[in-house]
Formats: sequence, C-alpha cells, structure tokens
Amino acid sequence: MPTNVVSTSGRNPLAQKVKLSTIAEALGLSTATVSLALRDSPLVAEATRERIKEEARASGYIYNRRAASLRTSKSGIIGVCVHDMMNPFYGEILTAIERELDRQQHTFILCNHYDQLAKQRAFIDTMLQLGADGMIMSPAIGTPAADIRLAEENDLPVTLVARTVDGVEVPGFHGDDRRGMRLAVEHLIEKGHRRIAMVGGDDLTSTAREREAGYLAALEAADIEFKPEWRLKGARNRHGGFEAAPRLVALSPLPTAVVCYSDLVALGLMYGLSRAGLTPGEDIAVVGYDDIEEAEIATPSLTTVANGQSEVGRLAARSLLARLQGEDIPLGTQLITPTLRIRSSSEYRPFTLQRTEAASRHA
Amino acid sequence: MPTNVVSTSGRNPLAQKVKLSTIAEALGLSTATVSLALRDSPLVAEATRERIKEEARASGYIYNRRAASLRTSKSGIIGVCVHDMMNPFYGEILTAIERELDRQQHTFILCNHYDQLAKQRAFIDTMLQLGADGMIMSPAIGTPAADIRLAEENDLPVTLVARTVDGVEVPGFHGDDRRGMRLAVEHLIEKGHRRIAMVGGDDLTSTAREREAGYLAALEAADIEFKPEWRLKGARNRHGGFEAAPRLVALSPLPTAVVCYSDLVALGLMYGLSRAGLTPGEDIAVVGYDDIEEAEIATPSLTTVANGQSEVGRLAARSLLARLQGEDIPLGTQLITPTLRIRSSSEYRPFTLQRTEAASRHA
DNA sequence: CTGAAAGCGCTTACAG
DNA sequence: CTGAAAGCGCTTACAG
Repeated sequence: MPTNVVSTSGRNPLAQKVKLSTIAEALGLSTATVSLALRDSPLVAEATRERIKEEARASGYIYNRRAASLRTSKSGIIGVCVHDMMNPFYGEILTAIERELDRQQHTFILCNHYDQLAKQRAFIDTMLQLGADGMIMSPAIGTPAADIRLAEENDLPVTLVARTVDGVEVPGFHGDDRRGMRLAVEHLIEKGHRRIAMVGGDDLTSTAREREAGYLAALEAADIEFKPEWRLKGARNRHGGFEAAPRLVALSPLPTAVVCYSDLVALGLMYGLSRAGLTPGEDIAVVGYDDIEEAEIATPSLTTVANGQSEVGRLAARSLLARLQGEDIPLGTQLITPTLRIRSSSEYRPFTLQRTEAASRHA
Repeated sequence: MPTNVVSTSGRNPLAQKVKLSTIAEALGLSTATVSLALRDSPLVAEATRERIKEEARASGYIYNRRAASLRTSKSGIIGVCVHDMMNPFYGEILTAIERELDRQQHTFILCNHYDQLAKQRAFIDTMLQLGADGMIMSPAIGTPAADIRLAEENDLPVTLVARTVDGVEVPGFHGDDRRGMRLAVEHLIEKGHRRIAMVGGDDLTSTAREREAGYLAALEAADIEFKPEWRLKGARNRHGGFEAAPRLVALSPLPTAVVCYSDLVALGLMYGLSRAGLTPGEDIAVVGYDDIEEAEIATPSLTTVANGQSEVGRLAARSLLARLQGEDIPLGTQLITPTLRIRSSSEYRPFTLQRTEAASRHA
C-alpha cells in the first residue's frame, strides 16, 4: 500500500477530458454505440442507452460540437446580422427570430454591422468558417450582391429582413414602407393638415427611400405642393429627431404636422420640440413609424404605423428553417402590410396659434 | 479533342470544396506548408507564401475553423450573455466589449438570458460545446455558483459584469451602486427635499439591493425617517417606471422627489407623471441611474448617476483577454466609481403647490 | 443490437 | 525551407 499519495482535488485542471471513447472504455462499449445512444438512436437497446447516459452525466461529459460538426458539416448555428440590435426596431425583429429558432435547438450568433461593409463581410466570413447553417440579415447600406452570393454559393443560405439588396434572389421580408408612410400622411391630411414635414432618414437605405416616396405620393394625391424645406433629412435614431427640432421650428410658416422616419426619430423630435416650447399633440402633430413598444407609453402617446417587426422576424426564421429542411420556398421579397395606430401625438389644437393658422391655411 | 462537353457553370453546387490539400496539390506542396503560409509563418519562404495566398484567393478557399479548432482547442470565440441586450444599459456595456474584442480578432457570441436560468445554462453548455475561449456574463437572478464553476472547471474562464454571484471567485466589474445611489439622494436632500421616494427594482438582484441600501443610507445619514410607502418596487424598465406613476401620485403627502432604479425607469416614470398632470423637473424632482445616452436629450434632461458602462465593458474584456494570454489577473469584484450628472429633471419649483409644500415640510 | 474502421480538415511536432 | 504522418473527437456506412 503506497504512502505519500498526493491527493488530487476534484477540481483538477490536468484531468483528462472526458470524450466518447472515455465513456465507451468505462462501459466496455464502442464509441459508435455511445455516440448513437447519446443522440437517442433507437438502434441502441434501451438499457444500454440508459447506462451510457448515466455514465455521461456522472463523468461530466461535454459534447464536442466542433468535432461533430466537422464530421457532419452541420453546425446548428444561425448567424443574424443587423445594423444595430440596440435599436428597438431591430430588437423586436431579433426577439421574434430568437423565439422561433429556440424551439429548434439552433444557436443564434448575433452581430451588429453598423452599416459598415467591412464588418458585415467579416461576419459573413466568420459564419462561413464556422460552417453556419444559415444566415438572416438586414444588409448594410451598399451591400454588393456579390457578398450575398458568396454566402449562398458556399452553402450558407441567406434570408433578408427589413432591407433589400439589388440583384440577389433570396427570400426577404419587410414592411410595405411606401404604403405605410402613405397611411400616416393621409391620416394627417384627413385631419386638415396641409403643411406636413418629414423628418429623419436619407436616401441611402431602401427603407428610407420607400418611406419618402410614400410621403410624396400622399401629398401629391391630395394636391398638396411639396416644399423642399419640409424634408428634414437626418440620422435614423433618437438623436436625429432631437437635432431636427430646431431646424423644424425655424421654418416659416411652421408646418402643422410632421411624419417621422421612425418612432425613435419621432420620440427624439418630441423631446426637441418640448425644449423649443412646442407641445407635440397640441401645437404640432407628430407621427412616428414602426410602433415600437415605447410608442404606447410615450407622452403624448405616439401615433405611428405598425410595421410588423414580429411578423418579419417570425417569417424570416421560418422561411430559413424550411429551406434548411430542404423545402422549396419562394424567393424574392414578401411585404408585410402596415397598419396605422392612432394615438395622441397626432392631435392638433394650437389654442394660441389657431387663428393665424386658420388664416394662413387659406392664404 | 472531346466533343459534347457539358460546361459547368461557375456556380456549381456540386463543386468540390476547396481545402488546404486542394491548394497543396495545385501547387505541388504539402498541406503543412500551405497551412503555415496562410498563417504568415516566417518558416515559409516569402515567394512560396505569396504563391499560396494567391492560389487560396483565386480558388475561393474558405478556412475551416471547426477543423482548426478541433486540433488546437482554441476557437477564437468569446461568449457574452446578459439579461437583455436591447436594454441600453447593457447595450452600452456590449458596445464597449465589442470594441475591445474586435481588435483582437475574436468572435463574439451574444445571448439574452432574460433572467431565465435554463436559458443561461443552455448558453453555457453551448459555449462549452463550441469550445469557446472565454465568457463574459451578467448573471441571471439566482445563478448558482455551480453554473459558473462548471464553466471554469472546463476551461471556460468567466468574467462577470454588472452583477455578482455569491460563492464564486472570478473577476467581476460593476459600478459602486450603493455609493452612486447615495450621491443621488444626497443631491436631493441638499436641495431641501425631505420626502424622497425610490421607484423600480426589487430585492432579487444584487444591483437593486445595493441601490436600495444606498438610498436608505442617505436618508438615515440625513436623519430622515424612511416611510415604507416611499419604496415603489417594480420592473427594471421603462414600463416599470410608467406603471409606478399613478401609485406615486396617489401618495399623500406626495413625495417632492424620486430616485429611480435606472434611467429607463425614470424615463418611463416621467412619461407617466406627465400623463398624471405633473411636470417632472417642476412639480416633482426625478433622478435616474446609469446615464444612458438618452438621458441628455430627454426633456426634461435627466439628472442621473453615470455608472461607467463603457468602463465596465472595457475592463471586463481586457481582463478576460489578459487571462486568456496567461497573465495573472485579480479575482474578485472591481467597483467603478459613479459620478452624479446634474441636469434639469431634478429641479423643483412647484408654483402652484409651493406654499402648501413649504408648510407641510415644517409640519 | 453492437463494433471496427475510415474520414471530416486542419495543425503540430519531427525529420530532413 | 518543405514534407510525411499522426491526431483532435466526433459520425457514418458497413459488417456481423
């Protein structure tokens, strides 16, 4: 009986890693049997399967997905890349995707590209190198068709959300931006507004171009002559709206209503208008776009266009999963129909200005 | 010369995948040389290296990280798991982590656990199975020490942010919540407030407990007797603040000031107060916590406590990377010193109520 | 129902 | 400066 034995603690960093063969040896079985058993194959006798699983548990076995994936060339990984996941608009899409993917045991790798093509390309490369099974992305501004094709040609199916890329034929889902913005502007026109500005966005994204087109179309349909100074371009976030406020207030005559590129822009604009001494929903009507969660509790509550983020996320995830299972799925973009949500911010009752306003409307 | 040749298009899904050996054969070299060359090893002659890289580019070679990782047991993956990345507080931490990790060529896998232990455990398992190099997490409520130890014992070093887990000795970084909340409350007391409520949070997270402790400590130091009805617990988000507003307004006498669990809670509360007809920063002083970006443009601009999210993220990422490189790093939690940011929401000039307020203060 | 053997695509000593 | 060979830990035909 040996003396001077150094007792190794349970936490031994030098301990051999447990692998299939460790379990197989311990039980006098082959790795093939162990592998099958752990994946619940009916080829393995129930009793054997249980012994194997018990041994795996007891020994602290950790399945090595890299090894499995190398062999099977399936990784269980889905890459998801958007402009900025901290933006609630994308956040709501991601939440829906996550919910859908979760039940299928897929691992979900997220990335922001911040509209930097290099970042997006690095992400695509990473997905390729990790052997991701598929990818959902809201493409960065200026994404070349070649980047999407690179993925597709290397067995990495792509589904687009929120934006499109010219020249690629892959499934895509987003709201009907032109139609949605038209709904918003028509709502204001019905309420009697004739001087309607549009704040936020630029002409770089397909989304912004579509929304602007809807805005212009609604004006035209109502025979309202568009004034270039009404189009206040700017960042597509809260800050962009905030910064637009002083520029808007400087306009003369002051528009009586504003549609915004997004809810975030509208919320920022309302902060800015308040600072300028104007009360949104009283002195000036404000409409957002997206119907993010905050729209309802904002004060005044935000009139906006529900853009179907959850549906976009859900459909995109399902479409990708279906494609991975070999189903035939429609290529091309599917538009989600937007809905107007009327709340308080689009009200207008400028007690102090009313008279002048009325006069100038007929000027 | 053969006739009837079927031309294969460039886009051939059946094309053999290009691997190291494909390049090696094409160039009459060994895979060892190709492997070294692609990783810029000085062991390979410059000219050979260039030929190899050119061939890799031309053939559309995609590096197989699973294979490499299986061999080297390094994956280049860092897992990051927080309660909810759409929350700007975590968003700002994540942004800082990302910035730090990016320059080191690490792939960043993100996950929300939504304070669900099962989700968090699934994430840890996934990281283990993918052979992640390390992990940064803001642990879910009730995280057992065993979950962290499981990771650590299987070669997955963990760094904590924002929250702590009792019974584990790993590096952690977060703001000094008790001190920060004390700063906030002392600011209000200095301005003459004696009835100060605290809105949002519960006693489930270490963060909330610390902040509440700071609140109570500041009251006690000023000889103000705490009234239980001043502590309005609730969700740690915008909605939680919004919902607290009616409960707050129902208090009699009405507190003249409120500190909130977070900026999000404060912003929601301000929305709610406005609906109740109270103007934050005039009829009632409001203070937030975190100093998220929106605090500055909110109207009224939000007085708050800068909680060092960026520093937390940066330090956590650096600490983890240092540890991965074998450096000795301090275990245990490092507190970031918070700073008060005085803006408009903590002002108080209740013109209509002034007289009664003054009276009741001396009651 | 179980096992022996090959192979996924890399990297790493080791040899020359 | 370059190559032959082993091996990372799985899964998958195939055989029995």
